[in-house]
Amino acid sequence: MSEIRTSLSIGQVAERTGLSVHALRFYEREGLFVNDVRRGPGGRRVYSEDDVDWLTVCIILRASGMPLPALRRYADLVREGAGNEEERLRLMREHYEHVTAQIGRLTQSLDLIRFKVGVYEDLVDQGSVSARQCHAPSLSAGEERTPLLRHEAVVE
Amino acid sequence: MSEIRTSLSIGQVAERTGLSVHALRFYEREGLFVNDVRRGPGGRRVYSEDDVDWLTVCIILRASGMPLPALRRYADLVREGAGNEEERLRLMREHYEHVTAQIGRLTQSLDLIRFKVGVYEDLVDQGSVSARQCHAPSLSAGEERTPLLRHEAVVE
DNA sequence: GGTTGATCTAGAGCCGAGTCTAGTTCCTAG
DNA sequence: CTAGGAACTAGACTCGGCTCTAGATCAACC
Repeated sequence: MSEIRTSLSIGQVAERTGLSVHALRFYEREGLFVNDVRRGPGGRRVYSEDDVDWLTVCIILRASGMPLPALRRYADLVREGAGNEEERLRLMREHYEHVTAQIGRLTQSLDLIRFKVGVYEDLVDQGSVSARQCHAPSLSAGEERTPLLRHEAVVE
Repeated sequence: MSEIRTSLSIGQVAERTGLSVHALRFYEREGLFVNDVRRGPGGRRVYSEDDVDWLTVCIILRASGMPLPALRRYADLVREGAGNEEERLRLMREHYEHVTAQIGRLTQSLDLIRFKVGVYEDLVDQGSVSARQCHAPSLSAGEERTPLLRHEAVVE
């Protein structure tokens, strides 16, 4: 029934997850683990595959901007066991909203960025042609900046 | 030819942009303005609409994760005037890549988050039915956590 | 002339999320 | 027995990006 579970050192877990050993200890201090990290002889941390699985979830939640306190809250709920699924659901939904909102903001920003890339592509293309005809570009220094700034603010 | 340009106090700019007056002074110290902020009588900052336009761009770039040093670099290039469009283009393209990568990561994370929301929705639905039949849910405490963790790691 | 309230400067403080250090202990190999 | 490398703890440090404070100045109104 109880399989031989692979047990991993902190170094191995670090390698596998991409977290630093420092970060792993830090996460532990912060109470982000669902199961207390076991200790081997000499007081060394022994991690299970489950720990790595959980860390994988943590990493994804962190990567999507969940702050440590929320992550700790979530770990607390899971540690507590069945019966608090409503709250876990709330927490996850809230995070879901955050992430979609963030994607929305980034996507909006991308409009401006794309626009700017376009502007500079055009300018560079023009420049590479007119540069071999005349050292001064076709627009004066005064003209150069203002129209750019004028358009810059127009995001939509 | 030269229109009467509206000039704004730091407070007005703060209100308009959503940045704090502190942040505005901080941005100035950091060299993020393209045009030196003018000073009125008594040494008070006087902003133009152009400044606000530029700040709007800054805010969008910041919101999309551009770090202050990059933003400063960009401001430097624009301040320098025409002739460095290739570098501006590089900078913007680089940022474009960062933002799309970030959107990608977030979208991926969303898979897990959506999955979890689904799991907890199901559990809550089940629970609200069986809860009025039996205080203990249909799965034992031991069973409860492990399958969740097992699935948790499966992102794809 | 006195009181608000906005602004000024220089610099200190804060928060989140780790990272790094010092000094020690432990395991393994030669 | 010794050297090397990995791990241990507690706590200091870093970094980015502001935010806040103190103490002074200034403009406007009663």
